[in-house]
Amino acid sequence: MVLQKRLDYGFNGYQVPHIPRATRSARRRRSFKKKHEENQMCAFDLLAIVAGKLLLDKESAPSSSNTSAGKDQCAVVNSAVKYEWQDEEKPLKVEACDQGSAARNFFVSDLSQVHGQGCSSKETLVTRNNLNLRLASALTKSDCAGRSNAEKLRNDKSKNDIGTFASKVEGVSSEYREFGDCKLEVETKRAVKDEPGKSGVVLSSTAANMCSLEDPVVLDAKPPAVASLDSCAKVPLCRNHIPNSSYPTNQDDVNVVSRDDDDNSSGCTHPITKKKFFRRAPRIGDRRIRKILASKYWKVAPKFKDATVSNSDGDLKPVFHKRKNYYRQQRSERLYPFKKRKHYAYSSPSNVDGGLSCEFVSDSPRKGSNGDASGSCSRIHGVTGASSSFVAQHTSFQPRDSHGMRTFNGGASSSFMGQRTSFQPRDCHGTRTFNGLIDMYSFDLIGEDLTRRCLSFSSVKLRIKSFRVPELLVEIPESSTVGLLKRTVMEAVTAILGGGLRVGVLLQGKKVRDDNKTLLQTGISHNNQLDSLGFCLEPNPSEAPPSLCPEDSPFLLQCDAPDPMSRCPPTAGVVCQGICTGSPEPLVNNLGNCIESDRDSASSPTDTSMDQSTNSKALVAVPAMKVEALAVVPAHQKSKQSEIVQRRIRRPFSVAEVEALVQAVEKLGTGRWRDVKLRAFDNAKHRTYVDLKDKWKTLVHTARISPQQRRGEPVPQELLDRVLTAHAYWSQQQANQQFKHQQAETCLLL
DNA sequence: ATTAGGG
DNA sequence: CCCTAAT
Repeated sequence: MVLQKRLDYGFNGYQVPHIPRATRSARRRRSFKKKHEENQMCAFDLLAIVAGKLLLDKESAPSSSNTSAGKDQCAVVNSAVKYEWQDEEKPLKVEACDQGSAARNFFVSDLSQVHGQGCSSKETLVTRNNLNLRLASALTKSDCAGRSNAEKLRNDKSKNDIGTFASKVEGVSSEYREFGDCKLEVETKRAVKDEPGKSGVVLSSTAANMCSLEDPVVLDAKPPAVASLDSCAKVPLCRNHIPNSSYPTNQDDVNVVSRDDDDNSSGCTHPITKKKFFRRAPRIGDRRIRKILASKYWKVAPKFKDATVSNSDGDLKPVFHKRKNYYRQQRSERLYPFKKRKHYAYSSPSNVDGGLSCEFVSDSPRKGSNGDASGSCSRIHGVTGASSSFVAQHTSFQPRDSHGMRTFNGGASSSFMGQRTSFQPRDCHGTRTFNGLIDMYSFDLIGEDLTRRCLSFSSVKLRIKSFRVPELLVEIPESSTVGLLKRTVMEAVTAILGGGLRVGVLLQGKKVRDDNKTLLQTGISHNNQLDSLGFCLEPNPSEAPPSLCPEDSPFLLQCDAPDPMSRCPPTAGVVCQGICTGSPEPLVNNLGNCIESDRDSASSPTDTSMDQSTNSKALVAVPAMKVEALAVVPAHQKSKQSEIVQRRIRRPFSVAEVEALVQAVEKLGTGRWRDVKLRAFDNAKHRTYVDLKDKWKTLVHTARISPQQRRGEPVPQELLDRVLTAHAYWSQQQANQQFKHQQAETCLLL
């Protein structure tokens, strides 16, 4: 949970669910922001967003390059984050640090992605303050204590130091956590040493966000002050802070947890919370919320309903008034999944059948110093159990004191990755080291199987567009119903797959091997992984010697699969990931398209692999995922809900293409882009008439600016001249046309 | 589905 | 390249 990174985000968080496609564009973000001025993003949002995607496990290795924005970086970020999340489960605590550095190039583009980009200067508190955010578990004693000061600090610019910021965020995150339905109560203890300034300030605005004006329940809540006091007082535990220590006193946590369980009913807040949640997310059964949290947050929330968010720059902006409810819902929706999701990242790599608990448990040993948590850990997995609580702690190898935190690019992530890579192969027991992880947190789940609850709550719909099933023979009478046909096919497919083949699931390019995990746990949810889920056919395990160690690293597996057909070529997976995306309603992209377009691109390095995957291997299906929260999502939100589409890859026009374009335009003129397309780019599937139009536009612009200002592959001046000429000519033509029209009209009128 | 324009 | 509005 110590991953840190600097987040640059330029949009307002609440829209996350259906953020515009072009989020990566700075301009877009800006415009987006403009449109949603009222929804200033606050730390909370950031968290939510980050958290949302953190779960994603991107395959790519960390890259330190800042200049080339792109998937790589994005992936990097994600993977970094992922660690944090998975281990943490849902715990967000964001800590800020002023340590500088490489991590400055990240921004969250949408719920599902954290992108790294070349130093864009987004405006945000985070960025401005040059802060690194760190997600960690939250809720410490100090938080509670500091809560009363929240208001005071909230508007105090001078207090906008790291510590304060962290505190704020922390408060928010807590709130958030509370807010989420998955009642993962999180009691956290921060092993990280406290920053002096971090006396726990709550960013009230967040709270506001969560409360729906319309929600009577909330309104009825008691005054925040009281509530907070209350909660504070009740917070029994004193989580010790174990600064660098490898592990905290678990017992405290554990006890706390259990205590909470016992007390669950006593909290005054529960009714409220529950009510709220139920309304939107009925699926959660008997959720019991930690009294502390509940009271703390829910009660506090109302007070700040209309509070403002304090931006880093000191700006106070009104927060969410209008869409509160909406956002809240969305958020809760969106966040819900990952809150419950655990160890997703690890799961795929580790292949631990044991599940979450195993990972955690094994984790401790490795640390050596902290072995205690295990007891609770096992239970965690117990998501299955009626009530589980667990405490996980991570030791930090990292000199936190001196650095405060690691920077994403620097030590932190790299070391992380390195470590991961290195130990995986040998670590068959799921032992993992969490580098620099420290926080300890405990949460308890009460009620039914968490997983089940999750699933019942929202579903994941996949649409596999091109999945080739070798030798699928179906025989069915003409009189059969379609339904029967479907079933028959289903059976046939099942039979085949169940026999000699097996389906492999790729997530973010990584194989997901733990069949026991839920989709949610794995990271396949409507909130995430919309664009990185893939399937592949692999040989039946019986035919392929199973690895002795069920937990062997995914890397190994991927690379060592005995059967050539056993898996998608890594590249293919990646490609799919990058190009194909799941789209909500209709599937926008499919493998076919990917391939198609990819081939069109002369320089595509992946052509080969793609060919293989499609032809010889007959597999790799890139499904579209659309998910809607079942009962919770209002109909009108549906369409937007999963609208996370990946931007097309950039394909600069080659000189030849420009040539063709110019020629076509010279002939056809501007304004007939469809014809231009047909004439000159009919076979270039990836060039749409809009692209051509755009290209022409840029060509004209390029031709007008000085050569020094031009970028990219230089276009011969001769062509540019022709562009200008043609443009002038056709512009004139157009003008003439208009003139004539006008004349005609006037004539008619007269 | 196209076109035109702004981003 | 994306997104929208207007055709």
